[in-house]
Amino acid sequence: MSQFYTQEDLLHVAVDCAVFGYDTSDGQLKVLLFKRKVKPLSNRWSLVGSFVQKNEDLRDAAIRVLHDFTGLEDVFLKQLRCYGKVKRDPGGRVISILYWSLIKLEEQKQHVVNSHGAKWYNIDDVPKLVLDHNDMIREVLLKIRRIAMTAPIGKELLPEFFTIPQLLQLYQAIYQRELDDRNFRKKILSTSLLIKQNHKDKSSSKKGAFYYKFDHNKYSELLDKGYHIDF
Amino acid sequence: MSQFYTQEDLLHVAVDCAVFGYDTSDGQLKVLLFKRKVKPLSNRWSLVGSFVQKNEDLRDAAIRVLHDFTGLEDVFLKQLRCYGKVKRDPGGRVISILYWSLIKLEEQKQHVVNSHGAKWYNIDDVPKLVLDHNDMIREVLLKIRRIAMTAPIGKELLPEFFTIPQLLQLYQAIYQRELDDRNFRKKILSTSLLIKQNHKDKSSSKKGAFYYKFDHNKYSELLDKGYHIDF
DNA sequence: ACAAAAGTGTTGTTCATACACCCATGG
DNA sequence: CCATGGGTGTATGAACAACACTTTTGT
Repeated sequence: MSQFYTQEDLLHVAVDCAVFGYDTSDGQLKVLLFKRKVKPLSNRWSLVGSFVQKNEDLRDAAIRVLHDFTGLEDVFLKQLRCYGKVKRDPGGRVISILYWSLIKLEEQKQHVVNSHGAKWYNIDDVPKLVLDHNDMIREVLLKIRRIAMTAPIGKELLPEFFTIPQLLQLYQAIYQRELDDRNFRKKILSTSLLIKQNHKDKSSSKKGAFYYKFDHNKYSELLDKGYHIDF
Repeated sequence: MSQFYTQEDLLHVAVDCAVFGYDTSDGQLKVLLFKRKVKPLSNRWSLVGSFVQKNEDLRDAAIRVLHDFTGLEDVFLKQLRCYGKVKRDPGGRVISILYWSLIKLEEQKQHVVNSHGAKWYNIDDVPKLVLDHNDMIREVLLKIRRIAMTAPIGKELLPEFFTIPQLLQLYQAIYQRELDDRNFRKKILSTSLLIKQNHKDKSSSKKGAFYYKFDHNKYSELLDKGYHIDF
């Protein structure tokens, strides 16, 4: 494989993905787990992941995992960091690069998820996972909380059309506390990144709440103008 | 090596360290570079780094590199992220975990640095480096800029006793622009993390500037009380 | 008519920015 | 006495937090 390097410094390298979805029907933020297939600790709950192939970029490995387990492509996907303690995996020396992803639950292919025995767990109801995977989820959640106030993550987790109360509920699920609805609405709308629709969602109230959708053009402009988010 | 995993998924794993120091005498932020020893691209400027050993934690590998090249221990050291493009290194498939470090220049062992042919480069004077190392430096600098306003990084880069003008100069080197000295002083002192000494540094003015030192106890208290910085 | 959720404004506080003069001292 | 860098205060606008009532409409 390598013309120059020796074989001495070879390690197992894996990617793990903390995949988050938001269920608008029960207002819960969820994470995708499956029963690990590889020994040791096989059949125990785990983040979805895979070994990285020799000819595969790290990010591509994460994309492959995501596609394998959800049927989705072109998802929001970021690297968090690398976990590399010698004894983190009792089966051998494996370093793992943690990616995190936000997806729209209604776009996943349910049969793909089912075919792997994967399941969505509410984030405050995650069982004990293999290795350091509980730490991983906690760290990603901290990251999400840090950026959610400045990054438009709603567009990754909600359907194309959504209401402000839904968005508020999502943020409350992320921060696991109540937010002031007036201040929230003000702040969100002041970004001018939401386009009000003229139909309403009447499923959760008699008055009905106006739908909005995300203004992708305006967001691109912002990014072009140098607005930067440090994910 | 592994009882359970197959040999198919083995890759080269390295750590690279972006080591920053601040020179109070010329007011420049500097990064430590050396001429890469390993083929290909040997003898070209590079971040300091090494392969990770099989029985070595990632962080320990970074600590080892830092110790090897500077003679220092117990330094400020954080992981940034992992670089893993297939073709990033023409010599073979190598993924690299980037660490960054802030050190006090006057504490390094100069003969250790010299013995590796390592050199300090001003950050706006970095030559073309091997692989993606220029990107790495740029990303670390962005990270430092993001956190410098909320994290007390002066204590990592300056000597035990330092003056406010020195600290200001450091921050100006980091942001590569002028900062308002009155606002800076106000903000820095409002943290109550600096203890004023009653001797002065007269080396750069006739009036002399009071020395301060960092209040480690108060800082620990803050951290205990839940104050959190997302490095 | 009423229950239930959607929607709306004002005020006080805190924080970042902009800006100009006096102070202490060595030469 | 004067040149040099050290040190100080105030005013303004922006962003955030706290807080209560009116609107709509299906039943």
